[in-house]
Amino acid sequence: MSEETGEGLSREEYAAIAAFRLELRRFLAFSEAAAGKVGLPAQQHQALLAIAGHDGPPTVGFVAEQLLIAPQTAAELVSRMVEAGLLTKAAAARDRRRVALTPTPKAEALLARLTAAHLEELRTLEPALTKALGRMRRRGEG
Amino acid sequence: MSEETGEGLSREEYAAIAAFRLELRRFLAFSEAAAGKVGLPAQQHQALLAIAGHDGPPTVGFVAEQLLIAPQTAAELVSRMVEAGLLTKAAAARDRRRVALTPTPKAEALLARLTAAHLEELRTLEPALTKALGRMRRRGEG
DNA sequence: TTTTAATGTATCGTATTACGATATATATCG
DNA sequence: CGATATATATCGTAATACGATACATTAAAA
Repeated sequence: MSEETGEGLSREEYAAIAAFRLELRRFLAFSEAAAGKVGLPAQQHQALLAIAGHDGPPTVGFVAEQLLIAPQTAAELVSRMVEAGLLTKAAAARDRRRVALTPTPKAEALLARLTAAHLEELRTLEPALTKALGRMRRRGEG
Repeated sequence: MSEETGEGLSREEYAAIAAFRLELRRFLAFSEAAAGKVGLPAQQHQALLAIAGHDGPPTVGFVAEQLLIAPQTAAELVSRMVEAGLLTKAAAARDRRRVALTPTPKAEALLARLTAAHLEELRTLEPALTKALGRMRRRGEG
């Protein structure tokens, strides 16, 4: 019975949040492992997913926005992906500072496989995630 | 059945999954920024949360399990946290290989503040997360 | 008990990668 | 046109996760 410094959060509350974060980690760990199995670092998988979900070839800056990383970091990521034969770059006609990104057939095949696996795994994990989320929902003034 | 031909997924499906992952990233980015504001790396925040949610002082191995990291990594993380004045270590009486971890008052105060901020942010993000999750579940059941 | 194997934690070297600072090309504004 | 903003790229650095390994302790085998 530790009397806290006025904040008053119970062990159960921490446990509920910790459980939610663990579920998130499990999903992310699954995703990283699945990507690794087909030879992709997690960030490259996420970049492919963002690009494939975009309408038309997006830019390096778009990847940075979607992945919440700095522009230089996105440039480096894209560079690695081109080297790995996953993307092709083309200077955009309208604004030649921009670089339009297109996935290679190899990348599209990998992404399709990965996505199928993810949808299946999400069907498994979704109940636990939703449950953990809901458990936290009504916490407020302890 | 899992019959796949590598091209059966639509742009909209990728976009739905990408949107879900972006929501996850937003939450994780918020969490990392919030921790950073009180001087904590994200992993140290997660470790504190897991420890505070546990019934009684847990071990280094427990931290590894909850954070899905290797035992050496947890040992290093805990070592940094002790150095930062966030945890104290004590050899467990029953099994002296084990190290029992106890948060310092300073750590408890930081965690209470962080948790309050997280609960509030989660109340904001939870609808988008749930919505994105549900959208994918429908797509997963083709 | 003595020997051997398993477990929990710790240390070291290495690899990955994100970022700040900076550079370059292109675009836009006054 | 010149000044400035934007998009991408490069380089050096820092953080940290892991494999390999070591050590202490406990458990199992003999």
